[in-house]
Amino acid sequence: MPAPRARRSAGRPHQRVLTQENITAAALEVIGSRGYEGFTMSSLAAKLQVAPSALYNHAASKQEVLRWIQDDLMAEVDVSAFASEPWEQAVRVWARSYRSVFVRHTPLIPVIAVLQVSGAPRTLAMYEAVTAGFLRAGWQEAAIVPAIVALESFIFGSAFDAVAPEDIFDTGSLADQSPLFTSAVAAAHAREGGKGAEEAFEAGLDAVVRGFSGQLPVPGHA
Amino acid sequence: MPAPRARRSAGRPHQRVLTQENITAAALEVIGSRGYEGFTMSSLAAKLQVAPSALYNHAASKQEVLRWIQDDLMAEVDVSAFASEPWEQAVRVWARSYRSVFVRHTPLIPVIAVLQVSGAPRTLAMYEAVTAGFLRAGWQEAAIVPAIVALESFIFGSAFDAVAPEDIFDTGSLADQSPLFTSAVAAAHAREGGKGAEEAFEAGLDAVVRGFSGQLPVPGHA
DNA sequence: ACCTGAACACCGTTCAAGT
DNA sequence: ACCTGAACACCGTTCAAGT
Repeated sequence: MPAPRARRSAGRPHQRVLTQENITAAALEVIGSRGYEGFTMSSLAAKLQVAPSALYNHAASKQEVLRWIQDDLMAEVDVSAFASEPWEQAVRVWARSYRSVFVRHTPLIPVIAVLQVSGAPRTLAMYEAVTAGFLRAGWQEAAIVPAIVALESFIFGSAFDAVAPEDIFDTGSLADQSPLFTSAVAAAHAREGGKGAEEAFEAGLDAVVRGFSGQLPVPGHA
Repeated sequence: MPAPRARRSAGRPHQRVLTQENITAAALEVIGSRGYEGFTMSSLAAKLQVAPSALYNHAASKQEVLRWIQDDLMAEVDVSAFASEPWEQAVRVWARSYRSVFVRHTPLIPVIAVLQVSGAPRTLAMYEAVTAGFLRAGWQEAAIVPAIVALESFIFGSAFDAVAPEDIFDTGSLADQSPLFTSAVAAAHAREGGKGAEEAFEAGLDAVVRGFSGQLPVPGHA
């Protein structure tokens, strides 16, 4: 005679496995070990020890899972400097952190571009902290959102650039058709020694930040 | 009694159909009418009136076809201003043109990031013209490539942003958790009236260009 | 309420067989 | 040399059937 089933018995609630948090965490594990090419609904289900079709009781689509990941990652972006540092310094800290998070997740960038902020609380929290920092620095309200969007565009573009092969600008057999560019590539390479993406990001960041700074009230003169 | 086959007869050479140019042109037609979601090796083959497997005698993969398209589009980018206008003006013309071409082709952006310039003659020609303009403006050689890469990053990021829905920043039910950002979004929207991406691009372009300009020799003082 | 297993409608790509 | 047709090894997603 079998014992009465223990499942759902002892008064403690049934342990839900396929929550948004668990799915997101499992997805990040799969991506971490197998990359985005290896991240399929099948591999995600396997990690959770469940049939692929079971996922669709909790997520509407793979796109939705990607949105969960995206919002999760936003919490890793460092916005702390906006509460304490001067604006120029704070934007640099934020931009470097933002880029470094998404360099490892470039396939998400097309997802971000479509991400509705109303369903992404951590993304929204980041924007709130950044906006607070801009206001504190004396930015006029209507100029803040365009500036944030412009900075984000630069950050996402730079994240893509960071995953490009180093030798992308080798002109090869076409060198004689592009003497100026070929020489410029050699000069840049001689100076930076293989960290081209980093150098380009810092140069661009410097330019945007100083460009924006130029139209701000001088601190202490408000 | 059948007539002798006319095929390959009359002394004129056999008309090749599946050339790189023809495939690229057909691909652009398919993308133009059905978008990138509708662009498959199957739909491309149908446009060329050929079996899908026939394509693999001329292109190694779908990725290669995408690279052909990418290089083809680069020829549309307007670099003419670098030959005549002052640097600031020329970069703006180039950047706007570059962005407007790839706004309609954002799925190519991840392809570009990996595109070897040695196999992309039109891309290389663009870089050559841009480099010439930078040199003419007095840029030091080693700073040119990082600056171009930074500008490109901003342009690609902005192209992504341009295809995002307008209401992406509606905070919805989370508005009370993000009062500063919600208010900033409203202020921006009141000023620009729905052309947010354009405004952000112009603001960012202005900042980078002025930021870079600040470290250039004054024209006429060389 | 939520899981399984089978099925569906696709993909890109390969390859033997033809001409 | 280059095309066809069939096949392969996948995808994401749906859905009837179970518990």
